[in-house]
Amino acid sequence: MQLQNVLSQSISQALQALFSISVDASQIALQPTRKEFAGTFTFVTFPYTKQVGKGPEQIGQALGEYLKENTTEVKNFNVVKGFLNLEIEEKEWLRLFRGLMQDENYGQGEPSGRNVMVEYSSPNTNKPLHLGHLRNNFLGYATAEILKANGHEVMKVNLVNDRGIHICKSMLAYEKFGNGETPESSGIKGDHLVGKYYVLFDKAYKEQVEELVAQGMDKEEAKKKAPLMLEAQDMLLKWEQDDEAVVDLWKQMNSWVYAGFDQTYRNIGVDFDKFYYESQTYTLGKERVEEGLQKEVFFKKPDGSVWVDLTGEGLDEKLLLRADGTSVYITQDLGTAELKYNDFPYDQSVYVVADEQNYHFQVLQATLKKLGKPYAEGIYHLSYGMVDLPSGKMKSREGTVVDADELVQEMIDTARQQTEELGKIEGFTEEQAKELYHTLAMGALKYFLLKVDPKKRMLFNPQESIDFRGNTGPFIQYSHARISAILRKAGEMGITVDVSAFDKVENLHETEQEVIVQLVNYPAVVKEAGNLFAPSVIANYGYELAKAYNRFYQEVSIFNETDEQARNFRIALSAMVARFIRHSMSLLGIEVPERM
RNA sequence: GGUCUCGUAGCUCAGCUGGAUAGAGCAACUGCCUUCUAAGCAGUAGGUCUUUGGUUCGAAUCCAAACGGGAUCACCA
Repeated sequence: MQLQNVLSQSISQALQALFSISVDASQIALQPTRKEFAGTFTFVTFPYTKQVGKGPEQIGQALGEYLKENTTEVKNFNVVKGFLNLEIEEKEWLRLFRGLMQDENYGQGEPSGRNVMVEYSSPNTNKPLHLGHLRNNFLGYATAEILKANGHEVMKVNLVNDRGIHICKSMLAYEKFGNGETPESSGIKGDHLVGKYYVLFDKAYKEQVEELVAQGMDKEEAKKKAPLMLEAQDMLLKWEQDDEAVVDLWKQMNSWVYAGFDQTYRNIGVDFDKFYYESQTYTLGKERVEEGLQKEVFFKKPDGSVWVDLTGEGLDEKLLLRADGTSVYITQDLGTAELKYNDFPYDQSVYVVADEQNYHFQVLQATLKKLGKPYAEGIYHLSYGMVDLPSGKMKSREGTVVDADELVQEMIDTARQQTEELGKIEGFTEEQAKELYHTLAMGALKYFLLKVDPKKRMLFNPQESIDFRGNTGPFIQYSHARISAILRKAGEMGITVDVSAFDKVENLHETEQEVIVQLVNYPAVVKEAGNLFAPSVIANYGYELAKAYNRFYQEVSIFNETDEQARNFRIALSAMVARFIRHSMSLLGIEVPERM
């Protein structure tokens, strides 16, 4: 049983025995004791003063004495105002530590029998990934890993937005200005090459609009009448009619983009179990719309467009299909939802999508409920805040977008520079050094983007993101590298530690106990992170654990310890911290080096 | 304008279902490498938790309003 549960139960019994009031153990909450007081757990007595008819301090005192007497785990107590602080026997901490040392799966939840799908990344095929996508990718990957650690069966999917007018824009620009350029001929990565033409389109299009305005045309009209826009729309129509030339070009350019994305995904260490393509799901969406019409939960307006009335749900009417029968954004989502559920009958379907689409997902879920779909209930929009720059919002049109590939490369350069400055690569081969820079760069970047609560909008400060000190990924990685050095040395000395190697240890240094408290708490942290879909909870834990260990490392010597048992225990403690750092960071997609 | 969301140290962020004197990191200042990696550790300074009411033994946390950011309310995706 968990230590907290033991204590809750004891307190429940004590309340009964001392004051004849019955409070269920599950109702008794313990909180961590503040640093300035002795103890690990604190019980607040204020809520019971009325029932008991005594002052908070009296109650605390009486409870404390009872617990010290009757509960073996309780070593001592102190009462400050209405707060009963409980100190736990060192033997108990050691017992718990031995327990987790022997449990290979400590932190891994029991199989839950639940299927959870996580959709993330979901890029457009007309431009390369940027900083915002990185937050999405890291969040999606980490959330999926955390859900696995909670015992769920998880499927990661990527819904690629590969159709629509925006794709046609880059295709058109390529046709006009491309001169047959390819990634091979130009040496430009596929997604960047296509993105280049998307930008070119926008530039040329703007010039046309300005020209028309200069000729006296209204700006709104000019935007619609600009020849390039008309051509793009024409191309979309041809695409939908399966025009061979257009479809061939589309396939070719998309294949370049996919090659580029694939490279980026591998570089940043994210993966997917399955890809969906909107070009393949939007027709299914139309079937769902038809179904809704038949069930009379959707309706047709006189012009032939199809709508759903969600005013009863506190939302508005929403268009599902245009009068000309072509689909809109939500149409394909209706189809994709069904397809997903057929592929993987899920209990929950998580969509990692920015919070600008909050309304969209309310509409999607409400619409599927109207259709009576059993899977509507399981839809969960993991809504995350946008990433801002010190200069403000990222705007592709103003060229303030931070490109993902460039950013990663800059991080790698920084890692190399800092490592070289500190002279930390003695004995590294060129290959090992390169690997280390990548590990550090990705650790810094991922940690920086994941440590903030996903729901919150966040600021990406380039200066801070490349800092490897303080609350950062490399700080945690460094702690792991230092432990690795200790374990290497222990290995060289022929020391192997199992639980019997320190069975005579009875006393703990304060910092040792703090480390154990952190270790013991890990499963609860994994659970909380899973329940909240919040990788930030894991990130904060990793930081706290590393900090607790570094304090220990500073204050307690391992190899100068003359008591062999104590030395063995400290090596074992270090090994466990390394294991938990490795595990928790792996949930975030962060690797930890042996040396740095 | 309707709906949603955020407002904590100079900056970036923690603060779990209400609990003690609100915590970290960065930036500033001071110590600690002849000892297991100083990418570390310890310390100093820094706060009217936007404001005002309410709920209660107790509010950064819950409720309401105001002020200030942001998102959304597209036959864009």
